[in-house]
Amino acid sequence: MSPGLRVGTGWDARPGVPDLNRSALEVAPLLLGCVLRTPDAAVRIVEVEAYDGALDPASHAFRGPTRRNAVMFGPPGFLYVYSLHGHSCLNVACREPGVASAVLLRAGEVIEGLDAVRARRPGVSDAALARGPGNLCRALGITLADNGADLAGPRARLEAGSPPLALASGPRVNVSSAGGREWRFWDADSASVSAFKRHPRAVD
DNA sequence: CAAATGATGACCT
DNA sequence: GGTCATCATTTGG
Repeated sequence: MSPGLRVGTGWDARPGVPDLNRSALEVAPLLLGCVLRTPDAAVRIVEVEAYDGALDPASHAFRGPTRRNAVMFGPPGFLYVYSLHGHSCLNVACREPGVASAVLLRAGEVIEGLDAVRARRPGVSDAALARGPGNLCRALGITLADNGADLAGPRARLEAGSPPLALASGPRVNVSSAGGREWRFWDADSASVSAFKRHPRAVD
């Protein structure tokens, strides 16, 4: 493969931002500390989970392409947004077209647009504004309409940030077919990591 | 068309 | 620790 020839990736890595044209397991820890920006807010990503497509029974792509998971089978650098129990959850699609692999963004710290986020999450403490995958989407105003959005586009942008000083990992949350995989990664120092098996305890 | 299924979150004891 | 409201999507009849 000649170095200059990278076809159909849809994603060009910039300094401090991971190259998404590889497996979710590699990308996931590198996304911690990166910034996800929407038109009126931005969060520093502090908790993620890797989902490894066809090889991972817990992945929505395990049973092949459907209308819902189509974005995961496309090029890297696009948002896969899906609906669960009445909430929206957000993934970053990884790997080359045809191979599904994605990183679920589970929590972030709001670093910009605090007023806009507070308006969407009334009565919630600042540390908890974007804690949990559903809450993260709500905080940023991301809905199913953003499924397929370009991570280098106007609706959402992935930018460099400050990596965690301490990185922790453990089993994924609410995944029955975990198979011993410890594919959840979080910033051990962040107060915005979701409650389940948080280390050792986050403070509001 | 009907039913089952969650990568959830809020609230309760 | 536990219950349950909620809804897009998938799957089966």
